[in-house]
Amino acid sequence: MAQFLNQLNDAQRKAVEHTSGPVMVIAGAGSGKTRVLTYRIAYLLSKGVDAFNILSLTFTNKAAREMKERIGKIVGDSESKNLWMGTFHSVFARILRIEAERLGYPTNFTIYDADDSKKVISNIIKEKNLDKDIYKAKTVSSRISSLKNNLITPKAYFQNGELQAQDSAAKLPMFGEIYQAYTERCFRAGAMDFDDLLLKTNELLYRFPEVLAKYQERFQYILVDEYQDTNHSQYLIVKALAAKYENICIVGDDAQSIYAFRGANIRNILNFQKDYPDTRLFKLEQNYRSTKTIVEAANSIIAKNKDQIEKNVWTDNGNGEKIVVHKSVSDSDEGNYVATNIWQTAMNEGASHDDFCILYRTNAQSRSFEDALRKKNIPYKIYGGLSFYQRKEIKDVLAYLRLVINPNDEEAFRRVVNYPVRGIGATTLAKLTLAAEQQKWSLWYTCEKLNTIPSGIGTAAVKKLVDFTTLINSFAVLAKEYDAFDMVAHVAKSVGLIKVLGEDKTPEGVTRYENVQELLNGIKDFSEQQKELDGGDPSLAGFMADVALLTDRDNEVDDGQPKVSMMTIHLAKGLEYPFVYIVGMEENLFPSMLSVGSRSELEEERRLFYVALTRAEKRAHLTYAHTRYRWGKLIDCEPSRFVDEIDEKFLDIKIPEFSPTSFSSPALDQAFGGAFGGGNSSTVYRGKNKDWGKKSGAKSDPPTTPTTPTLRGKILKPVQRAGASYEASGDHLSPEQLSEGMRVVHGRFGLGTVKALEGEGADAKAIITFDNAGEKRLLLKFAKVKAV
DNA sequence: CAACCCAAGCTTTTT
DNA sequence: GCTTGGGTTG
Repeated sequence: MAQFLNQLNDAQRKAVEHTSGPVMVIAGAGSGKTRVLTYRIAYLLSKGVDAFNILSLTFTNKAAREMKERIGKIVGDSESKNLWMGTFHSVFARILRIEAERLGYPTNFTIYDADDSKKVISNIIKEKNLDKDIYKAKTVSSRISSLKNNLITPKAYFQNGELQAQDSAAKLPMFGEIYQAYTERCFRAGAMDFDDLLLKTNELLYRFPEVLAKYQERFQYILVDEYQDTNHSQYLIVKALAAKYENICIVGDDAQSIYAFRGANIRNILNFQKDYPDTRLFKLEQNYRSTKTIVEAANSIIAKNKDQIEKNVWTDNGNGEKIVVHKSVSDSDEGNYVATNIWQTAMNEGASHDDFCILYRTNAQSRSFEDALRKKNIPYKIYGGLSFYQRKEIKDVLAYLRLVINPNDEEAFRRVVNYPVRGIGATTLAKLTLAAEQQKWSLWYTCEKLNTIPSGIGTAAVKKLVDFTTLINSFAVLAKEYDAFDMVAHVAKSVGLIKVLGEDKTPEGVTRYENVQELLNGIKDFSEQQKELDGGDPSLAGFMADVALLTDRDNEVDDGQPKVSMMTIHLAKGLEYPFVYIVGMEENLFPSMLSVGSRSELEEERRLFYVALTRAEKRAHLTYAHTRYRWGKLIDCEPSRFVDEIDEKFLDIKIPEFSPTSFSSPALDQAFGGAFGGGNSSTVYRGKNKDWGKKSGAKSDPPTTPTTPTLRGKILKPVQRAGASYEASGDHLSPEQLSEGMRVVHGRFGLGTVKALEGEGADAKAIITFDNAGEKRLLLKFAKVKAV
């Protein structure tokens, strides 16, 4: 342990070693925050704290997994695997499944994603005969979300005249009724939405003191990462759990709080010391990531914000290069500039494509960069956008599985009851919904009891419904024996999904088919991985337990080819790249049009810019375009105020080949003024731009070829699994063929060295230290290990 | 009840 | 510019 502590600077080391009582670590960008968290946990373990007593909450599952691996490398896998580590949502979903019955929920409760929630709300609005243009599902759903995040149940809502007055004033007097109906419907369906996972955890902890006591005792040491992005509901959970031992360590950076829009409360971190007067505060101020130029430029940006914890981020690194500011005539020109610059940098400086990242404010901006990079044959990877799990074809397959696990799941029922078509149409469904509503039953239970109540559904339709429930029931029986993969393969085939999807030969249809294959591959991986690992759960229930909380980032597969990364700034939190391009630096885009109206929202945008800039290690580019396609229309743009806010001494403003003089921006006018004669109102563009002529010439943009949808679909497809096939098995080594010290390769974990062998026959296991995945104990009956 | 066509709305970020 | 969902027609 001592050798690890020596790797830390003074502040880091103190933050690691001060293990008891409340601790707040304010960690500037690039200051080694993850290292502190990792070592702190390793240090706790080395001091004899039981891993089972440590709860560590992270912002993403991926962060949790990586941290666990690092800790495993220090203290050994067998210890680190007992840590409770994950996002708020995943950790408390686990606990809620254990305690579900107390709250009247089934252990296998479904987790509704945002899409499911909105559909339930839409249905309610329809059933209540409300005008869907006034009661917009999106508005209602975000209102419900914000109430839930503040622990305001429908009951509390109806006791609060002020809230009701707000909704009446917003012309939504029936909001409360919708909220109440939504809550009841979810409960009857045995479903929780994302916000429920936190709300119900609070309910559990506050209503059942013995449960609270149990988890207070279990989680004697609590660590929360990215504390600046916690919401009120999360704050209360942490507060309750930490109340007994107060061994709570929160890590965060108020300057990087970027999730207020979804309920995160920056006050949580600003007020931490008031909540815990004994707090020891440690500031990590030395930046190890970026050049002086970048660090100081970033400081100059964030200094414009009023509300913050005082700190001084500095670095020992060299000055580095100035931040390049580049103006383009159009969005496609911006794409070409960035692609060309990447190509040149890779060529001239020997940089890998992995070293580049393009950051934008909105996902919609990715297109011009995709096109430009593709033209230059530069491999790239887009993060975010429509997630794999949100795709219709994937949700359809998952809906069957959800129904098998929890037949009361209303949204799953609606999705697949007539897909593939089995003659259960809108009329039948409307009657069924009405009957269910009258009885206060779930749709499923209503189906099962149809002969006992008047429903108005004809005998032919009743039979079809009964056939459907029989089918699902037959799956449920099999699910008790079969693993997740066998189940999904059986279900997808026997309901005819594979057939229906295979029949669609359009490019989109083929992509859908491939996506479903991809899902099957993923589930196969899951089943095998769980079988290989000691104490794994390869069942369908095991898979479904956390599939709703998975994001694309969680099962990224690296095919080894270096790629340029493209993502929104929000997604880039915690990442770093030598070369960063922050694009679309324009008013109404960044800062967003919807944020310029209030000081607090504008400050959040500024923090977002701070986050973006501090991702860069060596060199940062800021680019903006003079015109851009938005909502299918060509619009004029102005440079972002954020560019002006950076002290000019940090900037290298490139004079472009052509300068639209209608631009106005003090710093830029100054820079360009001399070269182009200042306030000339001419709109003539100079230089020899081929693209410009094309663009302005109406719609002669290079036409998208018919192959584009397929290509795009493939590239967007987040789960990349080169050459994987769920039928392929390959020769794997038998236990006799393995020996200690042997170099082997595993399909998932990659290269590794056999550390030890144990057990015989069907129980034979190998302990293998993988180069990248750490140490794993694999059951050789299932594990596919090949010799190198 | 299904297939097809057209219109609206979207583009601020997501566990 | 694209997707989704609703409405209309067969």
